[in-house]
Amino acid sequence: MTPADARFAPGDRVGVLTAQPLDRALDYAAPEGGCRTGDFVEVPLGPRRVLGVVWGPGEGSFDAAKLRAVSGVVDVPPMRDEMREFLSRAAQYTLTPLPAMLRLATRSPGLGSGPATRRVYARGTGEPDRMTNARRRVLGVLDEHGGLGFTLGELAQMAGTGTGVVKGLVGHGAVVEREAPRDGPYPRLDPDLPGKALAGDQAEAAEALAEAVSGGTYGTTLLRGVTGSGKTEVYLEAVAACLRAGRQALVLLPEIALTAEFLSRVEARFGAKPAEWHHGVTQTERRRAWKMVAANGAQLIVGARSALFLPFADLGLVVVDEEHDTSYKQEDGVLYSARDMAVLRASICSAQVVLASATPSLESWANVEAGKYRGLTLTSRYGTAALPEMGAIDMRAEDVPPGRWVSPALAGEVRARLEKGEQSLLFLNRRGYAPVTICRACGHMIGCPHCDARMVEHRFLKRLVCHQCGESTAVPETCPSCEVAGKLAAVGPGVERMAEEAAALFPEARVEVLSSDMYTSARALKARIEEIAAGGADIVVGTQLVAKGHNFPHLTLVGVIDADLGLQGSDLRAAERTFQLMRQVAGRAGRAEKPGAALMQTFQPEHPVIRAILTGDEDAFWAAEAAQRRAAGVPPYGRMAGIVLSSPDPQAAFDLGTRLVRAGEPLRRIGAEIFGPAPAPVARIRGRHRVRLLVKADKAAPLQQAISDWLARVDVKGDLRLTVDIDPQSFY
DNA sequence: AGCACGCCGACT
DNA sequence: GTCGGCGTGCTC
Repeated sequence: MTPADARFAPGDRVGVLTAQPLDRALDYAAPEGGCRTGDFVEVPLGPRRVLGVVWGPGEGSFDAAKLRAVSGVVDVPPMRDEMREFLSRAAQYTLTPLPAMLRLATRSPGLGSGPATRRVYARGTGEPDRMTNARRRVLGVLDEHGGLGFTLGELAQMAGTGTGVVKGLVGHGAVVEREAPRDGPYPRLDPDLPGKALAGDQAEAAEALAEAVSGGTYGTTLLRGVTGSGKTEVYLEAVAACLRAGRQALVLLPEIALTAEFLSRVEARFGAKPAEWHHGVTQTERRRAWKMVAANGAQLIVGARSALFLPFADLGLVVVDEEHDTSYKQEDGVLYSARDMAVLRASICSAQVVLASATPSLESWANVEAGKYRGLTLTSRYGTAALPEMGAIDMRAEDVPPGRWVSPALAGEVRARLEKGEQSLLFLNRRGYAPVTICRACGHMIGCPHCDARMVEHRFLKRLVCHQCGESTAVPETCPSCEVAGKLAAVGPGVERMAEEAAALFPEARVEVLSSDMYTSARALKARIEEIAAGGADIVVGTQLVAKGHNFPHLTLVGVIDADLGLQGSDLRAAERTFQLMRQVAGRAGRAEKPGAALMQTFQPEHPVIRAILTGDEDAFWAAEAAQRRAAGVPPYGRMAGIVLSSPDPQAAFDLGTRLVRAGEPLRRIGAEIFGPAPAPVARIRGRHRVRLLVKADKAAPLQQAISDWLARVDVKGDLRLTVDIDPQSFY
């Protein structure tokens, strides 16, 4: 890294990194007044002006006569050394060009531009000549919480009146106009308010985390605890310790729908709401969050994975909640795992990481075993609530008519809950009505025209939808292949069809479907979940959406329609995923005073994964899974990378794969193996054919270096596209 | 990403 | 002859 604070005099050659899709920094002449490393600057690039960051001294080879000057330094706090180091190392790790990485750190709306102040209205000393109801409400709002003032719109809305009333009061001096900084600090959080009483292992874990955070050094802790064990309360104590130390904390959640509940818990614990950062937040609020994080005006951020790239002034703690969640690894312009990046970020700025989960990933479990992470386990559930009783329903012994999926055994249990006025959940991880539409005349299955995927019928939307690319068509009357009418049939179950079956089985029950595509906004979904949790349905039919941490206090039965679903295919992580998902879903039952039960319908009750879920012997499951992976030399005991080649022309993609294999010498030199080329897991998306290579190497091998040497030998041009995925999550 | 440069088909 | 298709390559 370039030394901190390097100053450049006007005209000096500096290297400026932009977020443009180049692969390196470009040289510029320092502007009038000079600049220093880390400054946000505007630079001319071709005909445009773009945002960049002074990365260090210029590299030097570019003709000095052609050098252009930095247009100006942007008025925001300079990027800190630790952020530059984080971006560099993250780029190296994920084999991403640095400019693409920088883009993640400059995603604030209107960075540097726009007015720095706004007009606010606060209580003045004067009194209006005549008091009206509307005026009284305006002054009431200001007297109650108007110390800093509100914008005109805010104030009028809060008082339930028009803006004219406010303007009128300004005329009388009862309200005054002021210019206030546009982006004010967030309300202070008070770590010393009394928290929820913690008992036994909760108190011990909270103590251990608080102590680690107060130490001010790097460390990672895996916090394991079943649903309802008080994980959130425990890590909020780590947040409290961080706030007491005067440092900032970041809590990552895998799902925006979970933030609302979390915000209220923070408010209950610390007396105010934290700052939010995710794509559901307005531009204005995001700009404020970005600036306040940099200016230390935000103590706690709750957000999505992209919050890792916020310009924290002094980050002391990162919590990754539901750390096993696969949505933490996703394409976001850059392919990175938020869990791994959180650990990297924290190690650079001497912060603590807490990975929280009821069902940790095998990676994290193995890191605890290897002594790299500390492990803390919460064993007891809050209050009297016990873990649900787990059971399997052997579908080979059940008499289920064709086109039906609820076994008599499960139906009996649901009926018993209905009679007691308790809720049941039927869990099926399949959106829509039916996964396959087949023609009974010719056997044709309706597929997506652009992807290698079946069109899924959504009766609710009255359409066939491709879950890969979103393509949708009206449900046809006649078969697109043989043109025979009225022979198309829905095959297999989706949640909508399950709801239909439940309604037929229990005509007196209120049946509700919870699936992401039934709601247009996270807010609407959240509202519906709350109604249901309050008792607004007798039977809930849901996809994995319901597995993610929502509270259903009246729920006492979870019926898993197809526990075998995730075990099909030969994905390395199939067993791990099924185990996690089943455990998470089972955790929905019996959270309040009533004991719960979880029943899984399966055709293979003797399968090791199903048995491990039933017995609840997690450590035995992880140990067995670990032994298998170690023997195979796969993650987390070996390293892997996926290379996906795509093109509209399948042959071109395949040929590039062959060329790459032939040029694989740099990989073989480090003892790595190359598998493929083979059709990628989804062989065609949006009209592009995809071919994949898999690279497998020893844990200690310098994989990234070898891959970049390797890829440098082959040129990829035209319609071909190549993406690298370090530590891929799924591979067949 | 933009934008310019450059080499092959149907127009005045 | 020229307008314009978008493949290729550059931006300090």
